[in-house]
Amino acid sequence: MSKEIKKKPQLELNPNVSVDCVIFGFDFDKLNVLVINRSEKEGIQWALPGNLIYDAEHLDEAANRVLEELTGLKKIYLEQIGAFGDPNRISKESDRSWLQSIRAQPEARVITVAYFSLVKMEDYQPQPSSFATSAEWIPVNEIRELAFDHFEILQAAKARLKQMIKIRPIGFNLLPEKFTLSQLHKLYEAILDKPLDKRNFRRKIQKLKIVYSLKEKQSGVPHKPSQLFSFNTEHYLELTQTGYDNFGF
Amino acid sequence: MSKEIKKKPQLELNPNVSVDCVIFGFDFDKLNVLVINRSEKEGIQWALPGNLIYDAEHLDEAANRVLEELTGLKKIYLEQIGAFGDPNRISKESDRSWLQSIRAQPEARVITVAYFSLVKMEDYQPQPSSFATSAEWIPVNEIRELAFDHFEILQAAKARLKQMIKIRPIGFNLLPEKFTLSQLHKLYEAILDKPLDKRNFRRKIQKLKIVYSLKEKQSGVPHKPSQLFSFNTEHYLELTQTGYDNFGF
DNA sequence: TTTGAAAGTGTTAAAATGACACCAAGTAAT
DNA sequence: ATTACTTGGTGTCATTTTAACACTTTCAAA
Repeated sequence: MSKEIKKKPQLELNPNVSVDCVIFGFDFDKLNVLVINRSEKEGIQWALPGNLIYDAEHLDEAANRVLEELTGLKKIYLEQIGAFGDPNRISKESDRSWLQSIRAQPEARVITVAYFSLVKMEDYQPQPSSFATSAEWIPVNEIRELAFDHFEILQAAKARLKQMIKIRPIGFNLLPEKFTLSQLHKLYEAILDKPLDKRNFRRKIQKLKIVYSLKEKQSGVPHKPSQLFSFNTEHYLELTQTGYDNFGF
Repeated sequence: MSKEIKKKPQLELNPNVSVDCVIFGFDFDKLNVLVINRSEKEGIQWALPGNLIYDAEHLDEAANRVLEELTGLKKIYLEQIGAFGDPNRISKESDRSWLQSIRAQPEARVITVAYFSLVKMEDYQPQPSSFATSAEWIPVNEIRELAFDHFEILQAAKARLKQMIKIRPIGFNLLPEKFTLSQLHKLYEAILDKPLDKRNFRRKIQKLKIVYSLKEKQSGVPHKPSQLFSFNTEHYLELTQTGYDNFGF
């Protein structure tokens, strides 16, 4: 806040292009999305965190910036979903006034480039940010409506994540360093939105060798403590380098 | 050409957003891409067909429009790849002057939304278009360089097509109404960029029931004439409705 | 000590995959 | 008419992958 402007040569906002982020988190039970609250008088209206980009900014940088501004998280898994640009997307009156409040020209045609990212929920406990009244984790499946075309973007993000996890083991970005196979199992079920047989799942994961078992076990649970595992980065890199592209879920 | 301007209320070009199309065609041997020629004095510089969008236009509409302006083809298979927007993408001097010639502000930061589309080459024989000196089909694998960031876009398009064809039988958009299994086979090999066993390929295709055999055969070929097939649209729709998402190539 | 709750483990039948080689049917050349 | 050439078309088998399925273990709490 107290910093000088002009870290970068051109700090011109581009009024036509924004980025929006679909930030997924996993609470060991279901997928959640980070949304910001515009707190209209008439009810609550949620939106995806996003903002206009600077003229001199790469799109990916802009997405990282927005994410960091909101959550303080850097260098996390972030992937482009695509561009969305219905010229009539700013349909509701509330959308218009909201845009005005964050210095965008409400009349301008804005296309938005959507990203999705996967974060460890433990790494971010929402706090009100600079321009959003509040940010909150909401279970994906409870969301029925969002501002602008954000609901459409969310659907696309879910579909993309589902597709992606069949191809690359990106789910680990949603889990802590140490996790149990049951947690991983639930995560896959949540993303793929279908039950997976426990034994078949475990067999498949083990055969892929993308996790390795730690010497440590869970403790303090009122049932048999489970083995802890970590993600095997090296083997993952091998796989992706050989063009491996199917995890068969 | 002789039509009145103003079919749509606002015909303002948006100087910040363009669409570029990667148009694939198949010559029964390899994949080709439609490129336009900027015919600089110093050598030839190819680019992907693209243009700025209108303010009042959906992105998908813009892509369709650009495609139709260039090829006259309507309602063909078209899918978004994503947004590309290195602020420094207009690096070469030749790029700058080219942009000037098509009424874009060369200094403006442009992000471009890339699409790929699949067309039957027989349906389009390139002719010089309004602003391009010429358009040409070029084998994908012979392309080493393109204007702006178009080469990067092409790579992304190839990767996306490869990924997509494993999930949906979109290859049929590249073939004529009637085709042989060998042609389909070659098409899959070209897209996946690896050899596929003939018998295994045929078995898989037949089991999917996405083609049906016509009563007709090839004629005029200096070898055993092959059975002709057509794409089974109905069965394809069934598959996609049931969420089927793996063709297992 | 009992109860509850999640962890962990193996087999089998069915389906999918990958590797592999020969004959058939046409045209063109002699 | 025969031959050569070219591409079309076909089946089997061994291996791997998948999907379905149930019971015992281990801990904390009552």
